[in-house]
Amino acid sequence: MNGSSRNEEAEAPQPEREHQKRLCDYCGSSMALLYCRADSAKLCFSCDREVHSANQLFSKHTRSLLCDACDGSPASIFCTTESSVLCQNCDWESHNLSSSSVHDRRPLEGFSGCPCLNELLTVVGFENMDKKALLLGDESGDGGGGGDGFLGCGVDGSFDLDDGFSDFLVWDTPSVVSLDDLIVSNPAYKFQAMGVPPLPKNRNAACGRHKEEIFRQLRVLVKSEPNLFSENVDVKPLKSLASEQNMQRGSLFTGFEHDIEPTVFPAYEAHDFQYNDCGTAEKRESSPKTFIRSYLQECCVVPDKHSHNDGHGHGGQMNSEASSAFPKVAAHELISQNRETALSRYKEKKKTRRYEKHIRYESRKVRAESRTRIKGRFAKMDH
DNA sequence: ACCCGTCTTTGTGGTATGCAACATT
DNA sequence: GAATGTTGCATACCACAAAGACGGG
Repeated sequence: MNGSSRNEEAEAPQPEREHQKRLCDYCGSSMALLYCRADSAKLCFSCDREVHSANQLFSKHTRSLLCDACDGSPASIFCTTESSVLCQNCDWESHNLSSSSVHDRRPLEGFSGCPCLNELLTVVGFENMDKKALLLGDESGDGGGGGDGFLGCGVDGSFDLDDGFSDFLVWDTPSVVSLDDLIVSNPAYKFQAMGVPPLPKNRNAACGRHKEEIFRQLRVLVKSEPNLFSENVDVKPLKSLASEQNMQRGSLFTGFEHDIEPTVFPAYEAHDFQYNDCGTAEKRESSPKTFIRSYLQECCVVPDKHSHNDGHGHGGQMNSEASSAFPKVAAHELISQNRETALSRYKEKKKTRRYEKHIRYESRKVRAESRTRIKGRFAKMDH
């Protein structure tokens, strides 16, 4: 499958079929937009909130946007060229061809806790939107059928930006514009920054092909929970910190809870560091990915450490905001604590990780072992 | 709501095969 | 440097019982 054919499929007018394919595993009626790895479940925003606010343990689950291509896996890559969010597999399938490998892509981060609306908007890439915009959209777009929201969806699937809200669909140039800014070349790891071009000024948000549905569900969420705007319950400290520093811009990986799953880099890059199915734990410990991760973590929480003002003006503004909001000493203490907890959580998870094959049905295993074979293949039984 | 029959989907393991990386000539 | 050989890994293939979905009584 190549990228173009997948696009053609996705652009085909099959909203009903797609809706069926993406049904929320919890309520079974709404379109699922998020994926929870821990629950292996597709969820709509409302159910996600309901499920993961149940207790503190559930709230630690990491959720990601649902892949636009397969509708069944957590998205880790946002392709700005296709305006799609993709899981690692679909990203690999879509972009490993030379013609499509030049697509502008960037990693997506997941989120955990019970984020307030602003943070949810950040997750989907609309951090500049506020309550007024959301409610205004509600007023202008209600009445069901077709419109269904302030962000009208054009016939080609794109948004109608003539409603005065187009500003919300335009990204500010982020403080850290690409992985190039984050990845340091290190001969010891034979790893070099990949050629990710600077992100364009005018980008669509990172919510892929279901922008309208995302906004519709967020609006419903706001209606049902008016205090969602100010609520900030049990959000991961690092995430919160980064958000307050207004430095993520939806493009930076911050989710420690992703453990070491290779989901934060473009597929072709991840392929180079793909983990084996078993063994070589020490090798993993010092793998380039681990190194990059720790570096990213550091960059995410100490933006002024490595970022520089490249003349586009975005770096300086962020730094001044950050420094005014957080005294450096206190911030470093927080950073240190967060790193320690994240590290211990990572190590603990690595201990319990199972690399061996997992047999779900022992009876089938017994059966398969006793089956007659021809060159390894199952042979027909003589009856 | 429950049971039953029918149909579809899933999962199981050993081997062959293809591919990439690396070593040797 | 080019050609050839070696090694390791991922994956397709096969049949069929079990699991799951579904509709009718």
